[in-house]
Amino acid sequence: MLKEKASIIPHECGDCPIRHRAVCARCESDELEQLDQIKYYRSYESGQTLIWSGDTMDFVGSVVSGIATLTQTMEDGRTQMVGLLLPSDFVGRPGRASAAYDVVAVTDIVMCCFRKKPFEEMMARTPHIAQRLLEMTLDELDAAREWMLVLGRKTAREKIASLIAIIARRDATLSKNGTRGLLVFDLPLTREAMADYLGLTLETVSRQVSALKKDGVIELEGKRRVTVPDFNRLLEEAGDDSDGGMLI
Amino acid sequence: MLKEKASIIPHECGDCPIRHRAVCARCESDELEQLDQIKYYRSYESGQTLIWSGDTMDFVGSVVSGIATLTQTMEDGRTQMVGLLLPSDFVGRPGRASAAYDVVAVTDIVMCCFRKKPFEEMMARTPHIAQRLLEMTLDELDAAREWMLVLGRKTAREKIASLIAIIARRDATLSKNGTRGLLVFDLPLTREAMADYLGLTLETVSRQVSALKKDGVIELEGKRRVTVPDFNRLLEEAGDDSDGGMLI
DNA sequence: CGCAGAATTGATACATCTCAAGCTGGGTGG
DNA sequence: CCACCCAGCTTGAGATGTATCAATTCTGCG
Repeated sequence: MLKEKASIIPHECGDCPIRHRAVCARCESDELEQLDQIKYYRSYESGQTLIWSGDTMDFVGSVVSGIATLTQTMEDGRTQMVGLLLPSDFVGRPGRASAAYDVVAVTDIVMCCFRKKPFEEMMARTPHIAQRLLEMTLDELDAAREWMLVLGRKTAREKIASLIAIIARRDATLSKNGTRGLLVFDLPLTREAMADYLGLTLETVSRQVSALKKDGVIELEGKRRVTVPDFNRLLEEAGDDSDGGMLI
Repeated sequence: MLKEKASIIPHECGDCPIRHRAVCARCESDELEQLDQIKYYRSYESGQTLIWSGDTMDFVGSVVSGIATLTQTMEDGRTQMVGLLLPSDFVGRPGRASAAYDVVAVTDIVMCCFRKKPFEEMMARTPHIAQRLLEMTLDELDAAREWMLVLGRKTAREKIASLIAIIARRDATLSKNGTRGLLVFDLPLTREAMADYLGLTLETVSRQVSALKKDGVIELEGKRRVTVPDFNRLLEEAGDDSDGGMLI
């Protein structure tokens, strides 16, 4: 279970990989310096739970690298993923004392953390941070609403296609693999995590992935590496307006 | 279909019913005066679509009275409600040109509108507004995530119980009917709207409402008026931690 | 009164879940 | 180096919850 400890990678904010996408995106260099003084890095291993729902949160922060999930669990064990945290995404809610969700590392992760109190104080006097956080929160709200349509109204096949399309799109924007028409990427999630994302069982996920493969919508190399030969076809399968499918 | 035109009710902000819950909640009196100058009221009738998805939005605003829904629709007609707008809720996204969802009046509605451009300008120089909007957006994001658990993992019966619990709670906080232990309120939604909220068909909604009634979890007076004799029982049926059920 | 929209109820079909049995591939220890 | 092991995944067969299609029955209102 234990893996080699992920190395802690301290940065200057200046050459931080998420510098222009995270909460600090709009900060001027003097503001960045202030942030620099209250920040610290922390790394977690794949599988580790960073935060338990109900825990008191004494920090907030940004995902620098790696992937984590936000999940909610019912008493009887049913779980639903409610957020997928990629590099630059923000964790924690300013003004709230305790965590509302479990945060679990899906891969090894590096976080850029701020102690909550100083961060909140700085936010109060730094509109650039609050503005960016508002923008990010609005984006997340949009994503959550998109997701609600997926959960509430789509079939299992459409759900899988939707998820693959979302991941493909994010991958394209992150890695700038603009070789349109042939997308290749790794699924960062296990079948079980995909099931928790989509409100399905892992068996159904497996079956529908196989079906999409059989029908030529996707190609698989091993269990995780996916090729999408025709992105519009994938969007059709997802039940999405295929016009909205601009890659960038 | 046409009803008597709802009367337009202009207010001084001072005695506005949503004064301390809407985006303007934190504004000082001078800020309020500025808002006063760019605001205008608009009313809509029950059933009317205030905004079509894709429309260019030249205003944003707050619901003053009445109820509206935010819905997404797929090409084949499947629709999912993604937001329920009650008095004080904010409509529109600063910084975005076109609407992402349909907004439909469920009852007659009065909106307090601001032309988008002046509002954005004012927001940029009025932290009180941006702060409040961030807070409201974070609350909506939490609500959306709660809702995702409902959509993804709950049974039809649990979904109905969850929806009734949510409405009961909101009703309790709005009308301060603090007579704990006996909640009475009107369902503001048709069975079809409930179905769109919960990702069900209206037939299933009807069946489950009947079942909850038969089992004594709720009592009905006509189709709409609901009595909840035991709120904790309702929360159990919703699959919720019955501890979290504090009414306020 | 009688109509139209809303809601209920019934019978059946079907998608997804559930339970159960294998498969696969990468890592480990003998 | 091989055999084994185990988590992750696939596949199958049957159970079940919800959708679908189709009548009725309410209810408010002109």
